[in-house]
Amino acid sequence: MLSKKSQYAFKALTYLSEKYKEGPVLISEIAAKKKIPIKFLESILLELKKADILDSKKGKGGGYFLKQKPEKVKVSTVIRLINGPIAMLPCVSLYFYERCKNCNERHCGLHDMMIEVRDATLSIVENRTLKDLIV
Amino acid sequence: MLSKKSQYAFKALTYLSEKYKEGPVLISEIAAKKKIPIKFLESILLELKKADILDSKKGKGGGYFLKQKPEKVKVSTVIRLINGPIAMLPCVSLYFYERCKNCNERHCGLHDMMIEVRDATLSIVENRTLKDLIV
DNA sequence: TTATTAGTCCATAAACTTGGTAGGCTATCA
DNA sequence: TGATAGCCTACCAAGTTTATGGACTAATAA
Repeated sequence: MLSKKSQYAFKALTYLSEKYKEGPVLISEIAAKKKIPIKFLESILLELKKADILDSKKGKGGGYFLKQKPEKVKVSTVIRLINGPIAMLPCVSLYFYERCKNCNERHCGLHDMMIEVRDATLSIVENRTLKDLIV
Repeated sequence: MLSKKSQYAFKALTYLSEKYKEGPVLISEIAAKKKIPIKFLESILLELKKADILDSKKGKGGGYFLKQKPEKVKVSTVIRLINGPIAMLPCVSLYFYERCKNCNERHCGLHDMMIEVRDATLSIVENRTLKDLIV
């Protein structure tokens, strides 16, 4: 399951995608429109900024905005950043790989199945962007 | 990600699947062979028993064993029982559904995408059983 | 019937994660 | 220079995860 934080991130990013090229948007505006606790949202947006997905401007007329076009930001990138691994097991994760303890990957039915699940999921989230989240 | 508990459950179930029809297997044997903390394993097996996946026998010659044939136990059943929802969002979960707050499901790109992910995952885990985990 | 075996149940707890709050600091702009 | 708005650090309450310990109960064999 995606954490609430991830859901907030997607709501905020969707909102900012809709307002792409309308200039900076206030944290408080996003928080109010999307019903997200403002201080929590603040830390999420900062994290997205540090990951080069968002950029911000301080002072009057400031706020947050997408650093790239919505169609350039993959859903998988956001999930990995805010939520963590997409795979169901560390031993089949591409970006968060960890070796199985006491379990031979070459002879593990669970391992093989989870690779299938991972690839099925990736085939979707790697090919969708923030633009696809706007309806 | 699957919890450690889920991974332990699958390891134990795979072991019991391999020993299906060999009679009851000791908790301590499973714990030793699969390197699972014995008391933690104990509670997992009990949970699987209460869900009618396993059965047990007390006293000498006792232990745990599969209540049904390995090919009758779906992977999805075990995940839902030990790990929880398979879907990435409550609003697209079949067994753990919860309505989205402040978000219209009929006009939500994330919702639509997560249904795709859910179905892609289900197409695998609903069609695999414990038998498929044996290699 | 009694000793042994092995699962059951209950209580506790450390470690970690999640979701969130408070408040001062710093950059920007008019 | 003063108001605005993001940045940063610290903190925390609650819940979940991953266990551990010990008493209890059922089954079996001698």
